[in-house]
This record gives sequence, structure tokens and C-alpha cells, in this order.
Amino acid sequence: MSCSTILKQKGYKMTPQRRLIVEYIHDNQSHLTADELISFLETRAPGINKSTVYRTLDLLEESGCVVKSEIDGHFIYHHAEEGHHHHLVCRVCGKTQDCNENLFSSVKDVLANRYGFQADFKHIMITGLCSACRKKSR
Amino acid sequence: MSCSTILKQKGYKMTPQRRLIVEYIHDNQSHLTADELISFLETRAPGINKSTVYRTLDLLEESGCVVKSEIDGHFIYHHAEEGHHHHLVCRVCGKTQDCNENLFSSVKDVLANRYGFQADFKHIMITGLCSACRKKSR
DNA sequence: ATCGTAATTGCAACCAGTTGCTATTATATA
DNA sequence: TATATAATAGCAACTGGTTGCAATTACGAT
Repeated sequence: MSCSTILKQKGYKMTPQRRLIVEYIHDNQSHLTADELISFLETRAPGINKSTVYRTLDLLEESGCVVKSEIDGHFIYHHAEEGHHHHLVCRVCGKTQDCNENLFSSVKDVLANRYGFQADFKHIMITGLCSACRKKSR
Repeated sequence: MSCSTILKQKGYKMTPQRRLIVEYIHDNQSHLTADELISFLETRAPGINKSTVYRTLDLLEESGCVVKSEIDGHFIYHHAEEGHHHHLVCRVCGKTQDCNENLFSSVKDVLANRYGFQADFKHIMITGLCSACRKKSR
């Protein structure tokens, strides 16, 4: 189901601003930042306000159309249909690789059993050292 | 070894501002936020600037005296000597509980073997639903 | 004890993101 | 098609955090 349909079903209105944002997210399979989106919108809808952008992104997240992750104090958004995967972010070169493994299922079980805590573990950002930077530092 | 000693050994100067910040961190075993620290400093050293506080915290992190974690777009600092543990943050009530388990060792192994990625996994913030909020929502 | 200098501070401006408010607008209904 | 109204957009002010710069200061060498 498309993002627009979901928003309408939830009783939200489809404004030109929202249409553009949703369009950009659909055309853009990979991760996007609010900044990226804002500079795209400046070419298509000059005058659009950043608070509109952030509020729309929050709305889309709340509606499950988009997943919001954080890394190093700022936010990244993914189209939810991409499927759940995690991101390995190198703390030296900054490069990111995806990993689609179901890595955290055992951790989830431990937390549920011992702490009664139901962990989210969606689109985790894992910082560390990538193989290239590891070799360089040796 | 004390934080001041470490800073001196690294060739950094001990200023009154830094002395106060280090003192607060030593007296305060649990997590602290920059805001907390800033409002403490306002009583002891009026006029101290927030950029000094943030720069000192970054310095202490770089020197390994303090660990910086992020949650929901803002930062939390821990005295490094507390030992490594993780935090379970409830996305509903916001409460945090510590968990000292060596939860991620198996995940670390998988990432190292399959991706050549050396994950950090120190002071992870795990968001989810705590047992109390889980019961309420049922 | 004084001096030279590199490190550090405070400042002001900035960045990403948030919020309360008022004016505008999408949409359901008649 | 016109209208009522709740949702929304834009605005301006704000928050937490960062940065470049000029003035100050800690501290090693003399």
C-alpha cells in the first residue's frame, strides 16, 4: 500500500507538500536525510518550510511508512518497505554497509526472559571499525 | 588514575573550568547530561560557557575518561570506570534500566566473521517496551 | 619571578531539529 | 458548487550542540 493511501486512511490530508515528500521517498530507495529532502524540495516547491518537512517525516514514521534511525546525533529515514536490516557504520572512514542478518534474535530473547523487556531492534546503527580501516590501523 | 592526571599526561592544561567539570563527574557516579553539568556549573562558576563544557566533555571522551552515548537525538555521558553496561530505554514511559550482561558477544562474532567488522558495543541504548508498559498495553 | 607561547576560554554565529501560534486549505457534507 | 471546520503550513522563536575567532591564561623554560 502506498504511503499516500495509508495517510488518507488515517484521516490525514494530502497536501501538495506531502505529495512531494512522499514522491521523493518512493523514488529514493536508499536512506535519506531531512537535509537531502529539504534541498530537493527547494527546487520543486520553493518556500516550503523545514517544520513541514520534519512534521511530515514524523507523521510517516508514526504511520509506519518510514523508519527513523539516529546516528551521531542526527536522523536518517528509510522507506519502511525496504525490509528490516541493520547498518554497520565505520567510526573511522564513515562508510556504511547494510547487513540483513537476523542478528539480534538471541539478544531479544535474553532481554525478554530476564528483564521482561521487549526490545525494538529495527534498523540499528552499529558503530565500529570496518575491515579496510582495521587493516590500515594494524 | 584520575581524570585530571590523564588530562595532564596527555599535555592538556588544567583550568578551573576543567577542574570543576572533572570534580562533578567524579562525584556523580551515574549518567549525566550536558544540561545537568551546565546548570551545576552556573552555581559554581557563573559565566562558564557551554562550548567550554561540550569541548571538555569531548576531550574527556577522547582521553577515555568518559563514555558518550546518544539516545533520541541527545547525548549522555558516563564515567568510564563504571564498567561497560547497556541501557534498556522504554519508548513509552522513558524509564531506563541498566543491564550488565555480555549480551552482544555472539553478535560481535558474527559481524567479525561475516563482515570483517569490529563492532564497538559499549554502552548501547536499547529502545523498546518495558515490562510495566507491556502489561498496561495488553 | 617573569616571559613566551601554545592551549584554552568566551563569544557570536551557526546547524539540525522542535514548538506554539495564526492564517490558510483540503475535504466532507449539504 | 458552496460552506464549515479540522488539519495543516509557514513563521518565528527556541533547544541542544558545534565552530571560527580574538583575547586570555596555564605552565614550562629562563
